[in-house]
Amino acid sequence: MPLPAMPTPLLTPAANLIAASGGRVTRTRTAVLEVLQHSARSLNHDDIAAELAANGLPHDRVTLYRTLDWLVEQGLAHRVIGPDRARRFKAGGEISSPHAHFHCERCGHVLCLESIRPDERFTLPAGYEPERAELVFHGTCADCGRRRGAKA
Amino acid sequence: MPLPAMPTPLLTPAANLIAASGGRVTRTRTAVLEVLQHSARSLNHDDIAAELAANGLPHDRVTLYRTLDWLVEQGLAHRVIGPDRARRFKAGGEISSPHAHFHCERCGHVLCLESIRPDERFTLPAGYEPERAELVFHGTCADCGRRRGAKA
DNA sequence: GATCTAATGCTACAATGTTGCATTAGATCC
DNA sequence: GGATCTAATGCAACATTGTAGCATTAGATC
Ligand SMILES: [Mn+2]
Ligand SMILES: [Mn+2]
Ligand SMILES: [Zn+2]
Ligand SMILES: [Zn+2]
Repeated sequence: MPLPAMPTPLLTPAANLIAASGGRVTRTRTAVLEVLQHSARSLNHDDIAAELAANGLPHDRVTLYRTLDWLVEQGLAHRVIGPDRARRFKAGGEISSPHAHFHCERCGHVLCLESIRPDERFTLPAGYEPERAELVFHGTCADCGRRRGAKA
Repeated sequence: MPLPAMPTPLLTPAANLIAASGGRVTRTRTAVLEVLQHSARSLNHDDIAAELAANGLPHDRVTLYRTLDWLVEQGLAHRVIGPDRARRFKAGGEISSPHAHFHCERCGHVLCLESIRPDERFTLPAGYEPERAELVFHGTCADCGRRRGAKA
């Protein structure tokens, strides 16, 4: 029997965001944004490359850099520079919702603290015009603290 | 007539700090610490190398890295990672007086805001144990704002 | 001044990110 | 569906920032 005609295939949320921003909806962009969207913590370049390869979509290093930069430009992802001087990425723009980050010195993970907004809580010296503020806590995360027992 | 015997030569403040920390008082360490002490803003590796060369004391890149690391270890300098992923250094320890920094996006300078202390002003989610907090403002510094006229 | 070794200089290497250009594939038009 | 146009990708070479190993130099002590 003949297959019924498929309706116009629904785009994933990631693909829709990419299409809405005016760029081409490519496998790479969709896959990278989905990796970011499915992660609770921020991911560095290697994390993302490994995840793509695991999904059968290995990519050139440079393409990944350019794709991530593009996602940040479009406001579909944001970036934090970790203490290891490497960039970490997470889905979602930052300008719309600036927030602090927590770097765990045991497991190395960087988490977004959406509830903590660093802006407009400090008075700077006269003449200094801040446009944004970066706030990063360093210490032990909840997971690592629990794993160590009651006393961290 | 015979020259009067010179008293034991006075060490510079920088040399005294270095001697007090137990390490050898070398030309390199003294010169680097003095460069840092004489600067109001934090300096990156190239800034320091250029300053040393201008003073007739050119140095190997690696030695500079090691010297700066050593000064930080001894608590005689502190370090901030700039948005260009390069470290910037300033005289004085940070643990004793944690403070925020201001990065000017026009001139690229990074200044210490000794009066703004990022710690103990935020409540983190349960289980998260911060040991230190980094707070960096990004915007236009007073100098660059003035240079642009009343309206930045 | 002679001695001991921390500090330095040199070379090679690692990690992260960038540039230029040829090739591929996403979009558009038919 | 296929032809066309060019944004996106892949590839190679390079740039920047920082590290590791080891021979040489110079700060401290005698
Ligand atoms: Mn975040
Ligand atoms: Mn500072
Ligand atoms: Zn952790
Ligand atoms: Zn400025």
